[in-house]
Amino acid sequence: MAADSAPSPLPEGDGTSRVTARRRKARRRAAGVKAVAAAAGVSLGTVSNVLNRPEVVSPVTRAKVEAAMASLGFVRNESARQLRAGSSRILAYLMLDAGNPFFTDVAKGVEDAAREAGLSVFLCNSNEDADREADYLDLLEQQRVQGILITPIDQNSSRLSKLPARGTPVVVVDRAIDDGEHCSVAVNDVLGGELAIAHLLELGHDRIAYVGGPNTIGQVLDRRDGARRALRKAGKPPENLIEITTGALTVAEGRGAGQRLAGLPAARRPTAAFCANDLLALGLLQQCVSLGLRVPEDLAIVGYDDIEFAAAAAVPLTSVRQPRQLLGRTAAELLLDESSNPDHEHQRVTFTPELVVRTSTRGTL
Amino acid sequence: MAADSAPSPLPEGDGTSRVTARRRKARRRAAGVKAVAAAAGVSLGTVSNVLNRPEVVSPVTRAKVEAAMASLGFVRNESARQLRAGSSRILAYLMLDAGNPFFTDVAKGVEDAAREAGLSVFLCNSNEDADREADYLDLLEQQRVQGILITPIDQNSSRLSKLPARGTPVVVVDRAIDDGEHCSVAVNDVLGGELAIAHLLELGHDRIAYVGGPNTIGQVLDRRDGARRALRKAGKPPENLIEITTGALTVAEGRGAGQRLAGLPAARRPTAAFCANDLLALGLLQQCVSLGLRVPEDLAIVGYDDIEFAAAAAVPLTSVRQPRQLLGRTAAELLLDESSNPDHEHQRVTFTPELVVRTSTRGTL
DNA sequence: TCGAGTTGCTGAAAGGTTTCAAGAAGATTG
DNA sequence: CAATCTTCTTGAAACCTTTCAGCAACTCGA
Repeated sequence: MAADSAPSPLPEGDGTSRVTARRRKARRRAAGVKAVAAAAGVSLGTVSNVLNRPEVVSPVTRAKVEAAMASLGFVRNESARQLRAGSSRILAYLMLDAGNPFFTDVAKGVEDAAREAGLSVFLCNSNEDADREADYLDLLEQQRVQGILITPIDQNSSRLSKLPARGTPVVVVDRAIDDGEHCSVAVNDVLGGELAIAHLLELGHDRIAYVGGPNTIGQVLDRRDGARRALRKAGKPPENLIEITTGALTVAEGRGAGQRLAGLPAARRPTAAFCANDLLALGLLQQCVSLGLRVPEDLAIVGYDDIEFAAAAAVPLTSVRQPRQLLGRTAAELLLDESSNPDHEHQRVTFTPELVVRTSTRGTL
Repeated sequence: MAADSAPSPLPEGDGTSRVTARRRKARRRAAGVKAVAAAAGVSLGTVSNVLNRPEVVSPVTRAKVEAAMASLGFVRNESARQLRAGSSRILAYLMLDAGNPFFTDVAKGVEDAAREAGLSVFLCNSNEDADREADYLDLLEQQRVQGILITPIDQNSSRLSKLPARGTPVVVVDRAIDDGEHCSVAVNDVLGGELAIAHLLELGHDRIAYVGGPNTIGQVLDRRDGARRALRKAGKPPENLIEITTGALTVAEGRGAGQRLAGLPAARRPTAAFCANDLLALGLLQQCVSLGLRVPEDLAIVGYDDIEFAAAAAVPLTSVRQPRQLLGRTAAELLLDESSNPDHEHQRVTFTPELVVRTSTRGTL
């Protein structure tokens, strides 16, 4: 297996090369509407009309202006447009972790809906880091984007609730929230956790672990609560749930959890693990398999999200499926409504998750 | 297994719910520097100084201004700032496919480098769609971002070469380009293809398939060329390579290719497949396994990128590894240099890929 | 006490676009 | 032919910030 050391960018023995070309930049000041107007022999207002209301300009004038634009390489200055017109054509989705396919699928739904409405989407990645989240929120507010979609790290952040009052609509994605300030679109995570554990209980498991963290993330807590509730319903004390808290919802953390689990003596080791998301589950699975545990015989695993890779895993993963794209699309539609409909009322939409059973719990019957 | 039908957002029998709250928005016009100046009893210039050069303002005045800002909920208008100051604090990375972990890893490198320089990154997703790519390029140019990092669909697009001349620096990521207009950061894809095929030849394979497409994507072509070159070096005619062209570099297309491959009579079926990326490889793998082919006994598979999921696959995937984060970081650094260093010279940086051998070709020896 | 240097603040101008009331030219009607 | 409509075009004002030359007040040394 290859070494993990990073290739160097310098022209070294490993074949990496760096080729330099000499060529100076010649950045001249861009031509504006004024220059276009002069070149086309019309007024500023007419150029603006060509840009914004072409139908009111006579075809011949329009052609002259368009020719002038092309020959000068005119590029509209969006800052100036936005400053004057007061409106932005941009939506932002601030993701919790761009490396998690769950969120990129949500983003796809957002983009589809935005595109249909003629808007563009900027994606931002907080990477589960509260500072970065805060920085991006400030930036987006300063940019006066049309609205912000966010899967927050901490949905109680005061920053979040201040935004709508100051004029930037915010829709919370993948979290239910009920402060009257935002719309939210979520999946019932408590129910999801319940489904997962009920399934494991039905298969006869008794020593069950819950792998997830950090506990600042709402999804992690809700899914755990669902797990506990399932135990309670089955007449078992919820304290029976063996909790393994991770530092993030990543494959690497999942591998770490696998290390810990596999290290336990077989008699105390759980016979099943429910992970707060598929990344953790995949990492856990990979580590356990490589340490010689059989899945599901020695350890059954349930993931969460049902990302595309779950089905392609070493042992196809049982997982709790969420309507990812629909989540994003619905959120974007709510945001659009909020920013265009004066009678908008905040909504809290909750979808229902669904258990997808595969080999990692059922075996290959 | 669960049905694929999308849950409905309406309050129906499936438990999905939609809760409405009545509450009207009260969007007042935001307070500007002028209002802050009036409230603090100072001039506009002083407020601006507090914002941009706090050290030149006396502590007592600064405190007054900051208090006024806080009480009025002042949010700087970035459009106006940028219009006047002429500079943006934003970098954009226009990705080929945000759903591909390879690109989100590259994005991580970009963000790290940008953050160190005090800039923010907006991610855009062309999703292998030329129209979307064009739209985003227009938008970003109009926004006057500091610079654009892009993994293009077609690196010969005239749009791409026009941007730098008009003042927006562009760095091409994951493609080598030599038109004197951009920096580029790439990995030697021809070599990568060669490594993959050389490995398969060494294992004794003779009927080898190349799975990739569409052929407008440079990476797809280079890797294929590398594959052919390896065959030539081994004294075999490059036409021996069985080409399966896909419509995109996705898991779904990989499954489609698997369907086609598995349908062939065993005597004509390739004994090994080299896929243009790991998503294709994972899809291919999943489909072949579910159709009863054994990997690597019936079909050996080599992927490309070595994304995190490759190692966790049904059969751990042999893959060609690229320095993903370093790619992004280097690109961002080149972009920063271009936009700040008047003596900048365009560079073409090429990294060297590395074969990572796992079970999907080697078996479990 | 005077002059020079420092420190802190001011106010007008500028940046590129959109908007809008109003004007010009041409077409239509009675 | 005059009056009324239409259709296009105009030019100034406004959007909010940053910049910068200049001014006022103070400090310090001789």
